[in-house]
Amino acid sequence: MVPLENANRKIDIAELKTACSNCSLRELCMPMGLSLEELEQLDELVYTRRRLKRGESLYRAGDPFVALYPIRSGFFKTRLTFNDGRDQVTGFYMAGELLGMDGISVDTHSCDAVALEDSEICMIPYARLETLSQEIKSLQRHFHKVMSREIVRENGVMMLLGTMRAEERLAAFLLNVSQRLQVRGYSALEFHLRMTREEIGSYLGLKLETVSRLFSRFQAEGLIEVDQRYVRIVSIEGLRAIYAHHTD
Amino acid sequence: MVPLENANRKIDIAELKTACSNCSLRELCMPMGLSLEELEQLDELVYTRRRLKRGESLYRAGDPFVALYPIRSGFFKTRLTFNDGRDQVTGFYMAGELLGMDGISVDTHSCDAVALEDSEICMIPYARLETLSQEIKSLQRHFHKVMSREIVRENGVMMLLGTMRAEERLAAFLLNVSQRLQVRGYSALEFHLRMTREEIGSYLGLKLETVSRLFSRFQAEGLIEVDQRYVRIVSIEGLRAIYAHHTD
DNA sequence: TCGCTGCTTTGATCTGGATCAAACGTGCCG
DNA sequence: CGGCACGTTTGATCCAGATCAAAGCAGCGA
Repeated sequence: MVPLENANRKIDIAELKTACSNCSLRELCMPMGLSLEELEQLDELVYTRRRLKRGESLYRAGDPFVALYPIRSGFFKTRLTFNDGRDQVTGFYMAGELLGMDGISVDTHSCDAVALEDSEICMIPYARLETLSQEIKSLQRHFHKVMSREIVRENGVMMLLGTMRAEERLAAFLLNVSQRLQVRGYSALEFHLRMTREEIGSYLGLKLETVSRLFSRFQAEGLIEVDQRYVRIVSIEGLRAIYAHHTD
Repeated sequence: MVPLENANRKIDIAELKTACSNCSLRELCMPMGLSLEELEQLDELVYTRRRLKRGESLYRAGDPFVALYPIRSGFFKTRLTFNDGRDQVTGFYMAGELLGMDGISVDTHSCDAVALEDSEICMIPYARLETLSQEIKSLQRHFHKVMSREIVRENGVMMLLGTMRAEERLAAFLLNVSQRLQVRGYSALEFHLRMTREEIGSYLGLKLETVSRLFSRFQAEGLIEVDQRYVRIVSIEGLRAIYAHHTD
């Protein structure tokens, strides 16, 4: 907004890189097929960046809702905590995915978002998103799709928690992580998990011991190789068979 | 749009009743504090109505997504079906609530919406909602809130399925139904359930026998009175205690 | 190097809810 | 009215996953 001086040129170039129009994750985050003009407008969307250390919270239940947070790099979990202290992991989120949509409904966040590794997020003030998506139709539609996708994802988790057996849940989880890493250009068959057995268990509605036993069993059955948080998928068809065939 | 002839006046009056601006559910469905002009615009939103008999599907998984459906009257469940035939009820919806948001993400519905009693829904073509919410900011915001609320609701169900005991689940369910009926002007303490034990069980991740046993037990403990689908809540504090105190 | 600390693995046992089974409404249709 | 189709209740038994318990292991700071 402030006119730039030549002396700042170097810094400007650095800042350009942090704009949506130049971001390598744009295709994950933002709608495709925008005009040049719209791309420029887009860069007004992201107000600022923020780095978080592992363990830090981006927001907590009860915090006022002001912004949405696309993940620039790193890994997060969202977590719902009950009065009595029991809690549940409600999602794992990686680069390009959007955090904070739970806050829109009552202008207050209803869960915590916690970094599981050092991470960086962009901050999109919600008011700005509202304004801009009134001007750029494809942005509005994209945002609706992102919210809807979250609804569909949660539907899938409900299915998982409500009707699937423990082994099916873990297979589904591994396949899901694998697929999302692949989309991001990482290996689909070999990766480091960012979360503990307990966090996986919480997400899947299982106890950490059960998760651990399942990892061991999958390894013994030749489906995967595990070493702590390192996982290599040996037989993705095997995992799919467990996941898909549910019955028997 | 077409200028009205006097001869049609009678019909117009009848139709007026079906417009949002005159609908008794508007406060549940639509944003508050609209201007007169905006209210008129709103009436362009609802394209048509549709009646469904008990058991009929409003849409099914795989159907192309074209519209959202606020429930005018009646009661619905949404249901996710797996390849192998296993299915899970993912939600129960009553008058004023919005069906169909799962379809936005990939322009195809991902679950079935089934009427559990004779019902009537409004049809909001999604394209029209998009256009109108670009003009009426409060409509846009309202729609975002409705989607966000759905995300938060599903978060709660994940918590329920992932960490709560059977009795806590049923207590949570009864309290939820009670509260939603109350908002709609019905008794909070006495109501007919529209769904079978099996459907309740599916939603709560329990078997129908377990649900039935819990109803019997709650009755024996003086928390409720049950007769088939009729329920009277005798001790709402008792239910809250079961729901809230989780521990011990 | 040692010794915490936090995470994971593995074994033994227990139990809440599932499963199997049978009887009991209730309501609709011929 | 009888009888069939659903849904519900209740009892008996079973088992997947929880719980309890105890080692094992990796990383880190002193």
